[in-house]
Amino acid sequence: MTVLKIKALKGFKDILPDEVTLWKYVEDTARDVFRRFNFSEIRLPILEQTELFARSIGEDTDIVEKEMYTFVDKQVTMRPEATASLIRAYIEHGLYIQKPVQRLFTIGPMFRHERPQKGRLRQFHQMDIEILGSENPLVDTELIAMGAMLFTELGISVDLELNSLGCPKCRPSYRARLLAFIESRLDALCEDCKRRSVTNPLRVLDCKKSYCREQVEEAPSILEHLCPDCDVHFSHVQEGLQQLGVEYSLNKFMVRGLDYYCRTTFEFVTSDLGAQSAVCAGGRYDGLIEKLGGPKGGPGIGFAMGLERMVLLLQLRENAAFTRSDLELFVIGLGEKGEQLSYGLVHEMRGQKCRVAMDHEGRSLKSQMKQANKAGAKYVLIVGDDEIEKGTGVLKDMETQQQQEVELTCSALLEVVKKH
RNA sequence: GUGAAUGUAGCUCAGCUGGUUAGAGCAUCUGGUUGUGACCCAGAAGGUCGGGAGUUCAAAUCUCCUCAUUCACCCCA
Repeated sequence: MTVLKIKALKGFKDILPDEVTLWKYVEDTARDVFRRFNFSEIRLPILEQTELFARSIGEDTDIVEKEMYTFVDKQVTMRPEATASLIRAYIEHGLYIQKPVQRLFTIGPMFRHERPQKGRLRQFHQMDIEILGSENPLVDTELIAMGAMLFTELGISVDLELNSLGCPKCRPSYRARLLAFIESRLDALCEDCKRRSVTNPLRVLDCKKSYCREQVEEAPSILEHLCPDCDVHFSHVQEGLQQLGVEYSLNKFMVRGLDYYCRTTFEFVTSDLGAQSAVCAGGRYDGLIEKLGGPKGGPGIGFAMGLERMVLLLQLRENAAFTRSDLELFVIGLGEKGEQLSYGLVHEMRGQKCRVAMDHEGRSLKSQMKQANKAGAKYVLIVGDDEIEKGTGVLKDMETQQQQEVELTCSALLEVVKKH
């Protein structure tokens, strides 16, 4: 009888043990960097009220319109991003009262029902970093510089692009100006851009078609139409980056897919990931906190990094610097007695923080030596009838090939094995 | 939602214009005289050629349908 094979869902992937070492490397490095910048980790639920995302991300965005995993009958949704949940928790627990400026990060899976492709899955993972409660441009700079530092420490080379989106004071008039420009060139633009000119004119700036880009090259730049406050803020951000020695380039075409962004926006981009260029993207979202029921005018800034994309970039480099934690000892018990004695010994040593393995399939000595070698064991202990008789086992150093007799007790073995 | 490409062993792939029991490398397992890994050698195991119809004396190979995967568009981390 053939049993129907059950496969993982489209866009959902298993991360196999070999790859997990890479993921852990990224996560551990990130946690270390974040801690140095005095960020605290927060863990959030994956399921939230649908309303939360509708209000924060925006009803008219693609994400909310057609990409969310929603349990319609229960009015709950699997989070498509983390910022909304994080702010919800910040408000719900009054974190802004305990400490006016909160620095938080979270790591975990997000869900969007999109067509999968390179660097894009339906369940994907992000690290989300936010500073809530400060509108000081130094905070923007510090956050961006931290991102840059993380990439440097991971050995991933990316470019930083920077822009400002203005605020509710200056954006509307810029938007009108841009719209007028687009309408004057409408005939030269692609179908998508014609549609975008109605739904979201800023997106036209982002089009990848070369003939659209040519047209857009002459479009008015938001950077030249910022209100005085935004203008000053943005210059401070740039000065800060220069002071900290963070290289960046201005990209006046950079826009955001989520409604809540304003002022500073940035992306760390790469050309090594096919169509997916953004490895990390974020920006300021003053006003979002208030919109979700938090303190009036509560400012915030944050960014999200795509873990899959970072792992992909790391794999591209192919330097096998990520060795897994090897075994310290592999115990080979020969014969019934040998196996029995080994079994207890192994357990005892594990209790003493020793990484030990043994085979339970009764295989030949040679076969077990092979196993030990493959597992990367530093030492192998052989326990057969002769050894039990004498009370000492043969301990072999797999690297030097030297063998010595060691008393068959946990403490005697630990003394040699843990010497390194 | 749209378009294109690809589905042969656990993995990476051969298999030309249809023709006997479908191959290789890696990985796995067992051996290569007493109880010793990596290298080497020998052998074993592993596949309803994604699935279903059709054409044919004959289909992994040709046609159609279907499913899946991948890449790209859209959008985004």
